[in-house]
Amino acid sequence: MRQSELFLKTQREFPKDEVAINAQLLIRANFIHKLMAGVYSLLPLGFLVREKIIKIVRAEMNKLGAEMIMPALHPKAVWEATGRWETMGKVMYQFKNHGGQEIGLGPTHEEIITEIAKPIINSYENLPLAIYQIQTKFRDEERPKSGLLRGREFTMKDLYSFHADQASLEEYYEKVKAAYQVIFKNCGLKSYVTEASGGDFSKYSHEFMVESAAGEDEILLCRLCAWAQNKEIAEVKAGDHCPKCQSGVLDKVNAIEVGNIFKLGTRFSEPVGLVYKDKNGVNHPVIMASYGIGIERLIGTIVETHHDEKGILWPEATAPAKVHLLLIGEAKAELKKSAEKIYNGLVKEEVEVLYDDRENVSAGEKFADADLIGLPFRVIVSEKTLAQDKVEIKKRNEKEAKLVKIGDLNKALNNN
RNA sequence: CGGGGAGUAGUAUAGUGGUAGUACGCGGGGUUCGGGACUCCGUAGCCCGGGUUCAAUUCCCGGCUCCCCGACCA
Repeated sequence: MRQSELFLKTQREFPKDEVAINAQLLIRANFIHKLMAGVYSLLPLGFLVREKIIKIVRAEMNKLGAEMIMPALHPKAVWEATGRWETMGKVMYQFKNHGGQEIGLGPTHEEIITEIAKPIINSYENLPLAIYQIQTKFRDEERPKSGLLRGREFTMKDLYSFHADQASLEEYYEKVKAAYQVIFKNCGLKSYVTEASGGDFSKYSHEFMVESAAGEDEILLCRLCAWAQNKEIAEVKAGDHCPKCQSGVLDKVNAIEVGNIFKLGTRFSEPVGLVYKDKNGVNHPVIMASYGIGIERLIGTIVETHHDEKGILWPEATAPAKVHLLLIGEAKAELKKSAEKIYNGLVKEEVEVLYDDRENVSAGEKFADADLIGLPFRVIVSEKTLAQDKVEIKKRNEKEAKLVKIGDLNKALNNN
């Protein structure tokens, strides 16, 4: 990637109105563009981060079910069956098309997937089954806020599972719980499985919480054994001993909910008529669960938890590229030529690299932008380094830079 | 949805009842070239509608938008 061709222009000033760190940094660094409250474009760098996160999510999800994609436009009738056309009316965008047909924009997909599953799931022999999608959701949030943390239009990974009995559900649910922990860890986040409101079907659902001052939720947390409970349902308070390990003392902390898993039971299968036949040919409603991860919220959470006063510090797995290659002194033709050669070498080695090839940009500005954008490695090519046939390499999260031979660059990048 | 704050150039800001100034950016010239360098020239703006007034970006009313707190968030 050449910076001069990336549709990229960083801003020197923080946006006036934004208070949330993730909004300030992502807008300044030009990862995102706000069109209206809670509605953002992902510019090339932001788009790449999204791709990285989706890749991490898919890697785990594909072990648990097949991927599909459902529409965002939903007819009223499907939602009326479960009563949610009415009850979700506040958060669901609802309108009439030119023919007068009532249509909603999907805030979630339980109704739709249940409808789809009807002709597919007929017998206990078909179960269990699971399917997921990564798709755009629309929610008419009354108060979108905190940059990417609460939007009106966002990408969600939603997984739905179908079971003949409770034991099967429990087993699968635990698998997903484990997979979610892997996903968040792979995104560079420390998440806590948190007990939360469970609805009619089970005592608890589980939220995956990342500690952050920017979080809207408050949780009671045991740092000793990682037990956590949402304050909304908490039967304990800060300072109490942990009900699980008994020895830890509970903290009350703010947290961002990056994922949620929920046992639905027959809440949707029953009204929609999704049933299976048991061995005796008797119909039973399918037992279901749903599991969600907000992709853009995850981007915002990473920025909230990985930044310093100069900019973002992307965890390598989620960074838009691994290396920021800076050419200092591009006016000199031989320097430019060497930098191009190093850039092409990295590309050839399939190292993800953002090459700051901009002309007439001062060294200081390139440094400032590199810190702001926050790729894991910064590599500098300049007269100074080339005099020794070397480049300078520095990690974003370290102070010290070191010089390495050009031929050893790739090795140095991998040894870190 | 209740409460608070704010809308002046691409961004950040100053200011005025007589149509607006600065910095960065952007275009051009020159000097620079390892932490947002210097310099000269240029470019670009008062959220929308109504009212008061000879005259409104400024005062009044209404609207829209954005941010924050709260409520809401299977």
